[in-house]
Amino acid sequence: MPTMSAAEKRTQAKMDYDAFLAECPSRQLLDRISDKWVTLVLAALGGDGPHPGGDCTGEPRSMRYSELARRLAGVSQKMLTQTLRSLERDGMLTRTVTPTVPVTVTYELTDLGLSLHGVMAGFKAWAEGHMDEVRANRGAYDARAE
Amino acid sequence: MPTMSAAEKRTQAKMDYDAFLAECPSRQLLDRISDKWVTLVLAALGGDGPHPGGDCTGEPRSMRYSELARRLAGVSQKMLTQTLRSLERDGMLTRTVTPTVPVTVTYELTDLGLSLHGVMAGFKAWAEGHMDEVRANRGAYDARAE
DNA sequence: GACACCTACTCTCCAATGGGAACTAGGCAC
DNA sequence: GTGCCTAGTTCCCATTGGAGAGTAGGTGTC
Repeated sequence: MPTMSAAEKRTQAKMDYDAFLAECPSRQLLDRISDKWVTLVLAALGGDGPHPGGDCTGEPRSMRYSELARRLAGVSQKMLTQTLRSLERDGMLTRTVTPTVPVTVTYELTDLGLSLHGVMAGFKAWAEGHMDEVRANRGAYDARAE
Repeated sequence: MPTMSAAEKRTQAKMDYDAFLAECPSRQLLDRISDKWVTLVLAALGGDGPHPGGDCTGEPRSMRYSELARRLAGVSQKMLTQTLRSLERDGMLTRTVTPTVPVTVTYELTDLGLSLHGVMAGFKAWAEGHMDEVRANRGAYDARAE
């Protein structure tokens, strides 16, 4: 069969991949954390400041929709809502509506969300420890390519 | 000034955010790992199998372009090349061209890439330990909303 | 020499994703 | 009535990513 070449092998591989994506836990987690806003919401509710030494306590706490929008500066309302809904669905956070005068909605990490946030602290630490090195590598690479 | 309302406050916030994005190490790392293919390339070269108990040794090793394409089944050639280039630029991996008959290109993690891969092991472990819980939460949420 | 095939890309087109801004609901204030 | 508040939702458009074909440089076959 002369036509089962690279292209077809790739198509076959993709089908295997899709089937396996549906059941592999690390791939499912990947889909969750490979989203910039998910990570930032987790960080905000987990008490991480915008940067080390920022104006944060380091304590996880509940936040209102508008407070999150301010903290995750640059997020669109659409993506913030979408992200919060998906995290609520996964049981990472709780959404509480309080019928005050303008209605108030607060979000808070659950134990599950908190435990994921704990894992993310490792990344944060790595970033702070190695970002200078990465920046130097980028500079060197760009100078070489010029 | 009656016009400095929510919309303008958001615009202002976005500018602050952009300025701060440019220098904050954890946000720069976020941009790097918040990419599905980056994570998968790191995992593949780091020796993680497609899933726990898979056909992998667990030892980091170098791989050829075509081998990576097979392992990260479902990746497009465009994204694989793009991802490898960006990781090379950041000094996470090395690209080696060997002028064999059809030319051979191998990729291998550097110490830096290896250390990031080590941090990612924490995520993998978390995923494996909590994915059932997440799946149960999703089921419950969907049943409620129905 | 003409044609096929190899790897590791590169290019072109198209569908899906994410962002911006305007609009909505429900209620109080003036 | 008009305006403003929060927490969204809707619509439109620019950017991103995927599919698939094309390329470079070389070997093998007839």
